[in-house]
Parts: sequence; C-alpha cells; structure tokens
Amino acid sequence: MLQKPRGTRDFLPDEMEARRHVELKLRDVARCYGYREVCTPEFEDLELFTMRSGEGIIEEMYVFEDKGGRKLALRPEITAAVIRMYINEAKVAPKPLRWCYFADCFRYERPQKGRYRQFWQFGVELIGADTAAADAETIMLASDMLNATGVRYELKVGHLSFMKNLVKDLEPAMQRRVRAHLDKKDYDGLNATLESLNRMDLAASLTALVNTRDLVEAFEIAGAIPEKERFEQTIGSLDAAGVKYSLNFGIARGLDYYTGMVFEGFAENLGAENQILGGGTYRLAHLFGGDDVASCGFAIGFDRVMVSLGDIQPAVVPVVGLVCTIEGRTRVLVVAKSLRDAGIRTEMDLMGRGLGAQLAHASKTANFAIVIGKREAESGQVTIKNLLTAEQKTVDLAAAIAEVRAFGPG
RNA sequence: GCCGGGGUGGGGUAGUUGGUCAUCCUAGAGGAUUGUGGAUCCUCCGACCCGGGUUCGAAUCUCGGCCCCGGCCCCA
Repeated sequence: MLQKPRGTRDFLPDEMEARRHVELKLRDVARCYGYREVCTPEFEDLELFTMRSGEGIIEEMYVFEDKGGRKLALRPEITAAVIRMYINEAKVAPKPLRWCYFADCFRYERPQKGRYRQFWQFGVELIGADTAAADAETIMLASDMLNATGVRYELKVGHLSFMKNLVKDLEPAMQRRVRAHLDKKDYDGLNATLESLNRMDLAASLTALVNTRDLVEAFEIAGAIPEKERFEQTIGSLDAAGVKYSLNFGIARGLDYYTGMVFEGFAENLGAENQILGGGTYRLAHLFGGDDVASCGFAIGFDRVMVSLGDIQPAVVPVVGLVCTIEGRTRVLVVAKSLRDAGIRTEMDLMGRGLGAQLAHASKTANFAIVIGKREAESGQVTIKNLLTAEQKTVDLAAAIAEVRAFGPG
C-alpha cells in the first residue's frame, strides 16, 4: 500500500472542521485589526530564500529544478515571499500595509511532535510603519489571536539591541556564537568562548541580561542603546493595553534580519517543539532590490496550536436525513431541494435501503429524519422526527424547515 | 544526520521458547424486519509495513529499507 510522504498528514472531516474552526478565529481577529489576506506562490526561486538566510538552508528545504532548469524551492516560510510581493506589486500602496496569510510551508526536517514537513502558518506583516505604536500593535494582535484560539501559552518580548550592545566589540562571527550560546542557555559554552577571546569581563553582564525580567535592570546592564525610548514606549503600550507577557532579552530569533524588538510564544503543554509564535521587527526589502522598508510581523505555528488545543468539540449543526418509501421517491427530491435551498444540510438514501434501514442510518448521521412515504406524498405534508427525542409529527414542509432551523446547541 | 521505542483488517487489539484456518472488540455492507432508528441475533467484508536471509515451515529469528512516536541537532 502506498504511504503518504514522510512528515505529511491526512486530515479527515472531523479534524478539518476543527482546523477550520480555529482558523476562522484567527482570521476574524486579524480582520478586526485591518489585516487583509494575500497569497503568494507555493514555490519560489531558490534564491529568494538563500538571499535571506544563506546557502545553509538548502539542506532544510525541498529544492528542485523545473523542466526549464530553474532552481526552485517549496516555501519554508512566507515572510520573504510577502516582502518580494510587496516590492513587485505594492511599493506605492499607502502605508502602512497590513497583510496576513494562512498557508502551508515545507521544511525537510526530521518529524517529531509538533513538527511536520508540511505545516501551516498563520502570519501577518505590517509593512512601512517604523514606530513603537506599530511594534506594540503587532504584539497586541499576536496576543489577541492566540487568546482567541483558547491555547494556553506564554508570550516573551525582547529586543536584540541589548545583547548586541554588550557584544558590539566582538567580531560578527563571535557575536553570533555568543548569542547562540545564550539562546540555548549554554553557559559552559559561553564561558569557553569568552575565555578564548579573553573577554571574561562580559560573562557576568551577559548572563545577568538573559536572566533579568525587568526593563530598568536590563537598561542598567546593557548600557545606552539607541532604541531605548522606543522600546520603553512599546512596553508602556503593552502594559496599558493589558497584554500579558514577560520580558526576555535572551531571545535571539535565529537569523540576522530582525532589527530590534522580537517576541515569541510558547504553548504550555507541548514537548520539545513548543514554540507556537515568533516575530519581530525586520528589514528585508533591500535584499530583494527594493527601497528598504521597516516591517514588523509574526507567524503562528498553526499545527502546534492544534496539537496544544487537543480535541475540540465539533459545532452542533442541524442535519436532516430524508427517508422515503417507493411512493415518496419523486416528492423526496422536491423536498430535498427545498431544504437545501433553505441552507439546511440534507442527505437522502442512495443505497436503495428499506425504510427501517434508512432511519437507522439517519440516526447515526443526522439530528432529524424527514419521512416521505405514500401518506406524505398524497397529503403534501412531511413527517419530521427528532432523532434525539424520538418525537414525531406530520406538518407542512415550511413548519418542518422552521423546526430544523430552530435546532442548535443547548 | 544521530539515539531510543514501535509497525497485525478502516480504528483498537490477542498471538513473538518458529508449527492447524491468525484472536477479540469496533466500524462498514447485507439479513431476521417493504411505514419508523439506537437493542439482540446471524452472514459477509477486511490485516501480519516492504524486501532479502535462515528454516521442512517465519507475524514470531536475522539483515536492510520505509513509515510512525519520543528525544538530539536545527528551527529562517
């Protein structure tokens, strides 16, 4: 038997309904903040991703050559594509742009809990606003979106300038190495690196910076950073808006295109792969040949949110199972059309079953059975049966439709 | 790429000191029941991940591969 490719999943209807349910909540919050959906190609020139992240990421992507010999890659994330699109299509649109997307991405990695080779991201990009208000609103949006899903999570907000300021005298390669140590809380490695550089004087302040959760203390440790006022404003706005977060100056956010404020979200009940959100301010446009533009955005790891949420109660919707006898076969089609025109999910027998068997089937798949037999065909009425209560009555079709429509949770 | 645990009908399982027709539950189809469902009973459908090896004989032992789960690495 053929298996699906490694790290991919099939979604049955129950799961798709749960996913759409959560997706709609995310969409709704983004819409309320003024974000409009965009869509970019599933695959792009390989260069789009290597420009941004270096050749190393080829190992972690689905890379292929098309019949014209072009080097392409399935998108491993969407931010780069959105900025490319902005430069191609929307440079002169009024700023700021608020764009969002919900789309699948592909990474060639070893699957584990919450990590798949095809996975979905819900992301937003705020393009062209370079202010504390923009930074704060983006974090507020992230917080509201995660809250809307019901996932339990922790939000961490930081800023790259604090750490950069401490290590600014080191070689760029050494700066990255130090940040990598701190990101992993690898203090032995940190000390070894600093010792080899003869800069053990930095050890205490770096460690203190990564561990502090206090803004004033962070400024004292890191010294004068140029974005001090803006970050204070950002944090002040978050507090004023009642956003729940903690400060964390150890967030490194992987690569270098993040410029300042960064934030991450972690779900409480996942395993090693517990990060469900990541974002910050960044500048990418210059890489793709555009005038540089300040941007701020984040992406939510949709699949991890779903794993964290666990089983979701499906929405209760009315379903009608039509049941008919031979005499009712013609009229049942008319009734089916009326029900469907009224927006009611309606299913009828396609198996040639007898009345009892049709009803048995309806009891498993529907909330109501509507019976069209000889009597109903002659009288022009229908018999509607509530399959939960077993109550049954013969009424006009309009009355039956009204009863089905009145059905709902609780 | 690395470490550990796994893979038996659609789902869940029994069976692994090698030996009848591979167990049971559930789901699905049909019937007992051609104007009323959920119960019961009967019938049917349907599996040893793939390939090589050892053997008279492999679900069971062995080797390789694939896939799943957890972790490492990485995480743009």
